[in-house]
Amino acid sequence: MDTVIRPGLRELKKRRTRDALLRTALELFTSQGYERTTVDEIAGTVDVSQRTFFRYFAGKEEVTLAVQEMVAAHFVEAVRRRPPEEAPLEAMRNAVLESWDTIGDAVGRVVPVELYLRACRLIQSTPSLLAAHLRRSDEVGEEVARIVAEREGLDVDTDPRPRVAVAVFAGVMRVTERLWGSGRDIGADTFRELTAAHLDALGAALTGRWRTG
Amino acid sequence: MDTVIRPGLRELKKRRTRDALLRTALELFTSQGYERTTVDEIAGTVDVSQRTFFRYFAGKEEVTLAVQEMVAAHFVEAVRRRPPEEAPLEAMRNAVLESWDTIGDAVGRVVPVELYLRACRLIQSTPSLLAAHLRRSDEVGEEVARIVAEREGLDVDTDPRPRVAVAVFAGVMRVTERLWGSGRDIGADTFRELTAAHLDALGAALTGRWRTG
DNA sequence: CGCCAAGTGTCAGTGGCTGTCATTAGTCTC
DNA sequence: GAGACTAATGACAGCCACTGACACTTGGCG
Repeated sequence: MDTVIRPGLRELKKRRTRDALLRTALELFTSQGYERTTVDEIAGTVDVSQRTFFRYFAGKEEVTLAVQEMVAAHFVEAVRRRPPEEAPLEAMRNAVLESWDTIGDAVGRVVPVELYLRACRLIQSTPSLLAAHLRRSDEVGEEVARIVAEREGLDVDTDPRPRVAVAVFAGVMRVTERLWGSGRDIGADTFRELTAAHLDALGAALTGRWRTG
Repeated sequence: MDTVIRPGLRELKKRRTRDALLRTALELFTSQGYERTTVDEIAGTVDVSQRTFFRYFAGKEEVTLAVQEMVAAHFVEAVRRRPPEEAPLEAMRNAVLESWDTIGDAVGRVVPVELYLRACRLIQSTPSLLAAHLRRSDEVGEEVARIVAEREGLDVDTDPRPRVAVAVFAGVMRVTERLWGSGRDIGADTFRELTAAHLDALGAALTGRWRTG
């Protein structure tokens, strides 16, 4: 896709248009609401026809999740790079915490980080977006399961453990998301801390009974 | 909503229309494809205006997930009824297996069980439906988390363990769904067995390393 | 410069979904 | 059992997301 040795005026313009559409969309969505923003409005703001918008993004959902897509890819790469000595859950845990450290650099090149965080919250609170996000997370989970299976030298289609381990991890991450999305603090640091805390609580949550009495 | 001592011609007709729309929709969706079926077509088959369809169901997604809704409610009730001695994961496990035994009775009153199972597969293989389904599952998870928290006398908003436990359980169920959806066997019994097997694999999947070498 | 192809705008159309309003058809009362 | 009340429906108009087709502009390149 992106030829390295070829900036070219054409490619440059394309990237500019795409970035402008993406940023404008997130800005309008987060400020005046997802449903209350039409594609015409986004395209109009960027001085582009509606048709052009759809040539860059498949629809409103995709443009909203475009940045999440970068983050997900970032995370998957981090998992891939984890040393093979680490146990699966350990590797995923380290990968997610590590990728949160450099998330700003990757995201910031396209949209302001603050706008990204607002978009995250929008997704959590908009039913159709949340649905799309969960489906995408499910796909990412499948991808990670294959990576984990390969690390461990297992066949993902016969041994349930890789998928189960990933599903458990994903479940915990989802709980974190929900809590962060409904909480008051919007910072990325808060998310990091919540992630660690919830993953630590995994053991305690699975040991049978919790009642003290 | 449903007054017990009042069948009434009106209510009767309403139920009939609703059931007809539901069944026709599933039939058309599963036979000729979800996207390739228009609301006009469904309404036309039932000899009802498009507008009436939308008075019964919010849209194509909702009508497809309507039966799942019954199943979910069934499961939630089963969890609620589990004896308090059982540990959370144990209770959820028993509830899901138990509710699968009586699912036919509940579902069969509205649509043929075989049609329901085909609908399940349709959901797994249709992106937009899968997304909606995952979101709904997430909501059910939240509900179950509150039930579990109450059982254990905990505050779901301060103690992460109920939500984490439910998320883990939901993750395992999702893996089961995926496997069942892509497998050859469409039977409900197969699903039951897969569920039990995956839940049993939970412990093994979480114990660090799996490699033999 | 001039050709080719990529990128864009315009237009027409489909389909999901909603608001409105007049009409039909159970239901309830006397 | 006739008439009043109200819930359910149909018909219509309209919005918006999204797509296909075609003509036009513009960057890339010999």
